[in-house]
Amino acid sequence: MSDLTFTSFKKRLKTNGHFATAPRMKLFVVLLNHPNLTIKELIERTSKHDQATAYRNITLFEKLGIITVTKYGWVTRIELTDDFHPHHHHISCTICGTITSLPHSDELENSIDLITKQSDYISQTHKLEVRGICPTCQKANKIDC
Amino acid sequence: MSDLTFTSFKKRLKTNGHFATAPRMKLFVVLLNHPNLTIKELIERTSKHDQATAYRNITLFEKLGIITVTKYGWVTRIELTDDFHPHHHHISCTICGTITSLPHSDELENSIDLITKQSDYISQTHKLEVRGICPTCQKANKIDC
DNA sequence: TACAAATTGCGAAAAAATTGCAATTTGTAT
DNA sequence: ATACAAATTGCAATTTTTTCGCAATTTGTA
Repeated sequence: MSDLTFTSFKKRLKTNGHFATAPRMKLFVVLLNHPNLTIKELIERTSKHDQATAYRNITLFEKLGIITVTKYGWVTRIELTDDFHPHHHHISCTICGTITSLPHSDELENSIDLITKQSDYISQTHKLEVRGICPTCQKANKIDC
Repeated sequence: MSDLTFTSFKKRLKTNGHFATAPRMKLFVVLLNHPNLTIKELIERTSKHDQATAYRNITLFEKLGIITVTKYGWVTRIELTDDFHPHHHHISCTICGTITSLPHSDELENSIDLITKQSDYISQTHKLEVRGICPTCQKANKIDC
């Protein structure tokens, strides 16, 4: 939404030697409005008839730290990184695939920082994924075959 | 390795109405010896000439909570769950893809439990993924294009 | 040992991701 | 504003990954 967000996005492209093209802007706008889409949904919403460009730009965005590519179960999802969307974690349902945000916890974030510092990596991002059964599926008492 | 591990594995299959077949045993043994393989490597090591069975059993194992399927960047990986491999988290390199285990932290685990309880899901598993730059790539001073 | 149900193994098909290349767009320097 | 080189798009074609159908085989139970 904010103008600053776009400026920051364009800047990241340019400082890395890439152009701020129309397809890239569109991809970014869709992600801002839907920060967690399956890759299929994302491609449908951006370039229905040219997956090639979508895939190329998704790959590029990932390299530039604009998005992350994740698999929840068998489904691939694209999310904006913390630089473009407030940092948070998810819990997802192993039965129906629903994804819900978890509340922020300083304690959790501190623990993660601490453990990360003990490695010899330079940390860039992190993500906690909790898997479980959502309230709806609990009630439905579904059994997987 | 331990006999108990196999018993527990077979039990999980049987109690859910599935057979302990040769391809499934092989899949499990390979996973015990290599608890974190790309799906490609896993299929190569188990049923080079019949991906179909591999995929079917990978899907089944996931449903039964024997493995998890994850995407690190653009690469799909298969891991044993905590039930069959000591619980731990990973940090992976955004440049070369190397994966390293993080040390255990009670503090971290407690924070995760706490935040999870605040949701209305029944938690089954969780996984923390840290992404960063590994020592080798730091030295190589590699730049992504 | 025999039987019903589950699973495999194979080829074929569908879906997802990548590639080559001519046409177009972009950023920069006039 | 205009022109140019480099980057990117859009399309079709390919490759890679995943799923499906079905006859033959294997498994658990009685």
